[in-house]
Amino acid sequence: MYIPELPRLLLIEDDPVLGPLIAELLSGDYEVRIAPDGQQGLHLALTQDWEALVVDRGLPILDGVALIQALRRKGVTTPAIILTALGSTAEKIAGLDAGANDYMSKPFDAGELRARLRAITRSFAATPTLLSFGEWVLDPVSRSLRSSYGERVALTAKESDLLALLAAEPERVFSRQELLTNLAHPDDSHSVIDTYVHYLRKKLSRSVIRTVHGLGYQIGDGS
Amino acid sequence: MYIPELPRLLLIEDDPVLGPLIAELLSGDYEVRIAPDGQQGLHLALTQDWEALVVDRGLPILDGVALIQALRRKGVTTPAIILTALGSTAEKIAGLDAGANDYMSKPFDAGELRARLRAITRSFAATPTLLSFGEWVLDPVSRSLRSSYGERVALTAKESDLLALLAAEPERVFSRQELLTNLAHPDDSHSVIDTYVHYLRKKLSRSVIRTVHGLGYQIGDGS
DNA sequence: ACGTCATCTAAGAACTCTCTAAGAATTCCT
DNA sequence: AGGAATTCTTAGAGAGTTCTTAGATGACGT
Repeated sequence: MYIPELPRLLLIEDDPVLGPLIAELLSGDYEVRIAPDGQQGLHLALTQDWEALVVDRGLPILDGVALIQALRRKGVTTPAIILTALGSTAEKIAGLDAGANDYMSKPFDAGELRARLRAITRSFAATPTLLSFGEWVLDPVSRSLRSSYGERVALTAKESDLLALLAAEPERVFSRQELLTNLAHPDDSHSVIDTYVHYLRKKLSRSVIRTVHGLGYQIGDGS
Repeated sequence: MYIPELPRLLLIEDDPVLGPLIAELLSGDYEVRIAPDGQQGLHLALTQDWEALVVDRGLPILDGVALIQALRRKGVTTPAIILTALGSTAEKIAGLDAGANDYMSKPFDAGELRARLRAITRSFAATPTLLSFGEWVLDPVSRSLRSSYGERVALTAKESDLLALLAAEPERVFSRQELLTNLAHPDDSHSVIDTYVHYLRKKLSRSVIRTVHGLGYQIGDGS
């Protein structure tokens, strides 16, 4: 059985009812640890690695806003959301400017909290869309292509675009017309595609792109 | 006369009353440009560099959520807030999962919008004082550049700024427009960048800055 | 095996983008 | 204000890319 490794989330919440309730709501997405006061929360946030923090505003010993301020001053950039019963705008602004990434008022919707958590954890790991096939990895944005042996090959814009199209759906056979339409002016001669396939095979290897006679081309996963 | 360089913000909003109103609210913090529909907004967001985007949900031609989705698919990570009259939780979740960093319902508080913009644009990345690449080390503050052989090269302000931009993210390809926007007035001719790249190559070495044909320039880490 | 059609390859024309140099405009400093 | 350094513009030369063409090579059906 496959056990997914859930990312770890630190919930700093003193309410003995609300704490476990929120933890339960998030248990599908995260492995949640509850800290019952600000001091313990700060210590855990400093000493361990967390995907995100959910911090109650009104905490005993150490206030939620002060906690986040302390974290940020120490250079800890873990994404954090402040939860609060106090919904005034001034409170929100203070929380955000203390270094929180988001601020939600109770009562809150579980789905929205989860979506906002996804949003703040996503932006810090801007994932470039990489396409891999065989031994190669293509970054269509920078048009850079690298093999698993560290070899780097420079591609032109058209070469990269064509390869990206094919690599987006391995095993699928693309007709020349389909590739042309997606690539450039759909009225160009069909043999333009042939030429670029030739260029790519020359730069990578003969077997990267497979010809399907009478139909078009495909990226062969070997099969 | 001292002219404060305000960061540039793109507001995509079709309402002829609300648009200028929001722009006015933010004019103390940002130099705001308004795009009246999704298509123009998408084009501006793709071709120029912005500190943040504020996008209305209901836009003519191209919907705000679809716009952000399109941007993210192309690898553009500019922080974005969606504004909407529709406040339902499902809408919020859809917007956040499309790639928006935050989501606010109208009517909204100007102070909160500004605080949320500060939150999503705040960069926690501790900027290292020294930037190194290849055999060179640049101190952007003092504009001094030294090679590992002890050689020292004097740079002008613009040369240093350009080099610092490129060196801050090695391997990343910067478009001329992006560099221009970060460097000076974004409306200058693109070939200014060419000229400074030329100066730098002359002072350092031909291979320090790599040209990516059709895209822009990059500092090559070699491999 | 043979003809036919599809695909591959090479070479070059046309085009676009980039480089470079020189000078004009601006800013900075004394 | 004057001179020097810096910044910006322009334009032709140069390099890289894209597309076309045509003959060579390979695949398929009878």
